[in-house]
Amino acid sequence: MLDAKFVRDNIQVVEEALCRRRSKVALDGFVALDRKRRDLVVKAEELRAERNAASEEIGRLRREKKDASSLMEKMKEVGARIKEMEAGLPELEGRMEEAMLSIPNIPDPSVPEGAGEEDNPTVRTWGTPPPFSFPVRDHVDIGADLGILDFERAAKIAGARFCLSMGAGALLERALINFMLDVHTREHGYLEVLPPFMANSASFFGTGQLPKFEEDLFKVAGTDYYLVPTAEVPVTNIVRDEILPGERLPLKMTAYTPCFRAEAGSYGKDVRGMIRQHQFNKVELVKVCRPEESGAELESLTADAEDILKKLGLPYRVVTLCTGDMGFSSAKTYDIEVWVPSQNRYREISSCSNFTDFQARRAKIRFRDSATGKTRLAHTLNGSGLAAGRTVVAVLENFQQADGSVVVPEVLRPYMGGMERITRR
RNA sequence: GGAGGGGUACCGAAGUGGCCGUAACGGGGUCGACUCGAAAUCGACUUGGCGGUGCGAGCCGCCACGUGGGUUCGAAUCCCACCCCCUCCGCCA
Repeated sequence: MLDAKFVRDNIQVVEEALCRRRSKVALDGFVALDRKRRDLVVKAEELRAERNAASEEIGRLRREKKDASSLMEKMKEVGARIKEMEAGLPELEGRMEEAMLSIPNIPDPSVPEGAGEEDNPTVRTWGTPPPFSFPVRDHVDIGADLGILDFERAAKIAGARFCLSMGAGALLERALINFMLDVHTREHGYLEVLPPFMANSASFFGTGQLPKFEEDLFKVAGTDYYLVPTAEVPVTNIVRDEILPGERLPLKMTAYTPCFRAEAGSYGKDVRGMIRQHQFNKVELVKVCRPEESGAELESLTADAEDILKKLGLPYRVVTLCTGDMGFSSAKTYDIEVWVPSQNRYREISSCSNFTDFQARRAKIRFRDSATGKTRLAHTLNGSGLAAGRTVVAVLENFQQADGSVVVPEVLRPYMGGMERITRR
C-alpha cells in the first residue's frame, strides 16, 4: 500500500508509475474522494471536541450538585449530529481503502520499462549449459527410470500438479533443503525460522496477497486460515505491528516451508513434471532493513541465492523484471533463472524483490531511528533461496549421464550419506 | 470439546460511569546531579496513529485500555458478539 498522503500530493507521479507498469488502475476521483473524507473527519472532530468540553463541564456541575440538564439536552443533539457525520465515513473510507489497496507499488527508477517477460534484460550469466553427447531426457523420464519420481501415483493420492518423490529422489530434495539452510545460516548470516505453514487473513493482507489474489490461495474451509504460498507470508509477518529497535536492523531470516498455490489461470501451462505444482518446497530469504539500505540489501540477497546455484554448479542467469512483468507489491525484482536442458532454456528458480515500504505500511513494520527518536517504516525484501522442487529438476537434468544415472553435486554428498551418483535400484 | 481466569504504556500492575490516558504504584530505559570513576541516592524525561496549521522547531484538536458493535450528555468501567493468552479436565503426535 502506498501512503495516501503521498498519492494525494503526487497524483501524476503515481499515474505515471501505473502507466509504466501497464496497470489499468484508475485514480479518477481519488483526490475528490479524499477531500470529501477529510472534510467529514474535520467536522466530526470539531463536534467531538465540543462534546468533550461540555461533558467535562457536566461532570464538574454534577460534582458541585448543580443543574446540568440543559447542557445535557444540548449535547444529546450534538451526539446525534456526530453520528450523522460518522454515518457517511465508513463508505468513504471503504472506497478509499479499496482504491489504496488496488494501487501497486511504484517501480524503482532503475527498473527498465517493458510490457512483459520478453522485455526483461539479462543482468549476468553464470556457467555454461552442459553439452550432451546423447539425447537429453527431461526430469520426468529420468525420475521414472530411476524410480525416484512418480507423478501417476501422486495424481491418485491428490490430483494433477502434485509430485511423489521416493528413495534417492526424496533424499535429494531433503538434502537440497538442508544444504540451502546451512549455507544461508552459516555463511550468509541468516537466522533460521520454522514458521506455521498456515496463516490468518491479517497476515495475508500484511504482505499483499489479500485482498487482490485470493484465487491463487488455498483456504482452509471453516477457518480464517490459508495455506502459505511462500514463507514470505509467515516470516515477514513475524514483525507485523511492531516497532523494532533501529540498531537491530537489518533482520535476516531464512525459512523452509512447503508452498501451496492454487495456480488458477495457469491451465495448460507446465502441465508435465514438477515445474509447476500445487505444493512445492522452498527455502526463503527475508530481510527487514532501513530504507536507505534496501537497494544494497536486494543486491546481497540476490547474491546469497545465486551462491546456492554456484555451489551446486548449475548454470543460471539473472534478469531484471521490467515494469510490466513485476509483482504487485514489488518496487524492483531480480529473477534468477536456472538452465533446464530438456527445455533448452532458462527457467525461474528464484525471485528476489525489494518491496520498499509497501508491505511495511500494510503490516505496520516500523523501527525507531536512534538518531531522531522517531518511528519510521522499515523496508522489506525477500527472495527464494531456492525453490527446492525446481532445483531437483535442474540437478537431475543438468547432471544426467548417458547410462541414465545422475551425478550428485559434490556439496550435496555429505547430506546424502556420501552418495555420488543416483542409479537405478 | 468442557470448566475457570485473563488481555491497560517497554515489562509487571492499579483503576469497575466524569476528578483516569502522555494512565496510580513498582521495575526497566535515556539524560542530568553527586563521584577520581562506579554503585547507591536524588531530579527530569520515556505510547502510537490521524487531522488542522506553520517554511520550520512547534502549536491545536481527534482517536486508541484485545477487536467490532451497543447503551449514555459522557465508557477502560455497563451490555452484546468475536479474537487471543493462561490454568485444570478430556482427547491427542
